[in-house]
Amino acid sequence: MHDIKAIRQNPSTYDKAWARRGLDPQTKAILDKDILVRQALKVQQEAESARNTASKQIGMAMREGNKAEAECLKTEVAGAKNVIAAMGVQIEAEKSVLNELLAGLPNLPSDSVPDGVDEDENVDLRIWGEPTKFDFKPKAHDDLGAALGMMDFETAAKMSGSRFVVLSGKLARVDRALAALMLDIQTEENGYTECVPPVLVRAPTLYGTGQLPKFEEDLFKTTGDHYLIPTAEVSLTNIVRESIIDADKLPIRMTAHTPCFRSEAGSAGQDTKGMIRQHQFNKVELVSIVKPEDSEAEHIRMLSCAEEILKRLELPYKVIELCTGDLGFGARKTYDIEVWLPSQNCYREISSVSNCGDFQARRMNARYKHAEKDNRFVHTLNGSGLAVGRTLVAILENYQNEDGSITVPKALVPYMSGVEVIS
RNA sequence: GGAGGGGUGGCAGAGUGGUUGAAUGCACCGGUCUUGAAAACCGGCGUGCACGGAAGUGUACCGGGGGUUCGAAUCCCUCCCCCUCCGCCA
Repeated sequence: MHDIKAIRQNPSTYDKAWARRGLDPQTKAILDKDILVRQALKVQQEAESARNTASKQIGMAMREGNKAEAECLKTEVAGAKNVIAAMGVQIEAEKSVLNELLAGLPNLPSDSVPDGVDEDENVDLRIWGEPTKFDFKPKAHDDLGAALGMMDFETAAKMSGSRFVVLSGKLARVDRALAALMLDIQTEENGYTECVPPVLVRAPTLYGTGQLPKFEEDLFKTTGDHYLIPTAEVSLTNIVRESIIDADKLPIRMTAHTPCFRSEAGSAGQDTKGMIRQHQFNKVELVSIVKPEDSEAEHIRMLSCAEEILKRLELPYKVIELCTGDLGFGARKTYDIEVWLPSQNCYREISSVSNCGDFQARRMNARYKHAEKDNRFVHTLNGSGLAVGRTLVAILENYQNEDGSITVPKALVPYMSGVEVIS
């Protein structure tokens, strides 16, 4: 939720920032509603004050046995109550419109984010390694996996439809090994605390991180009141919801390996082949809760934590900074890491690391004790460290041999019980 | 799934219709005393919102929402959560 007081004070800052994301001016509509709400609120509060005063007088009159005066006061109260109720209806209606406006508006991009309308204007920051060279024509991961007999989309489709896969044998093991490797690095070297959070959450939780109310169609919902998480960012970030954290507890760094579920509404026709875009995939997620002044440095740090995995696996990658037009709803600044995929002859997203500033913290009401009587909103950051499924894809493609076997990256061998080649 | 008991300020814990935003204790902050500290004593000590330059004033909040009433922490409905016992179960 955006800070309505800040918008009142500085509407042009907001409109300018939103304009960078391609939005029309919003603050006029917001402030018009805000004025109406406050005017009605004032009238209501005055009526409440009158009611409270009269009620107390009724109590006194009754005690003194002055029935006539009590009755007279009761009509006064009844009048006030009419005003209160009328204003209440009006306030509720206007507030819900106002909240809908505020809740539906994305975070403001950080000043440092490059302008741009879409992903074509994202900025390359650096390239690590070199695109893998082959002296044969490299195959796509799904062809490799199918040939190995360890990646079966048809069987998955029989039970679940499209965008699912059954991994088996050594490839299933790679999925587990990757998760273990990632978790070990993030917990033992980078200071993240391993968590096993719920993957089913309620609506207010998703509201907190910004998936709701605007992006419900991207989520799977149960027949009850739960949604499946699209990323562990949701569960991990909401760990601090509705709390006031002692300053000396910050930063809080958490990681979790969970399945993620995405309906992929609107992505029909994209990446229909292979494991790149599935309804279900595993991911090791990183979340940091920090003081506002620390979030920029934490963002850089988190990015390097994610990069570290690719370095260990010796997978070539590229780091890009998203332009304003490609920024996610809750992010004020985002770095993406893209891994080299030989079969597509390009880099594809494998991690996204975002600083959300206080955007999610406001929605979750997550604060920290800044000083006596001064609680401030924390900053939240999240990043993939990494998407396990896509890392498996990258390994298959970059480590393939001409005979269709896969060399296991050195760093992964210990996690594979010593297996060095998958064939 | 069945039966019962609870959710009150940072914590503990009173409070079952009327000046209660809420006793008391602990914690915390300021002060007195002390060489210093402790103890003792005195004072202070919730949050959101609105109005105001500020001091402050008003209002709402005792798990969430709704209702009864002139008036609700207190009565009613509903939802959520926690606990105990029974049943079932990875």
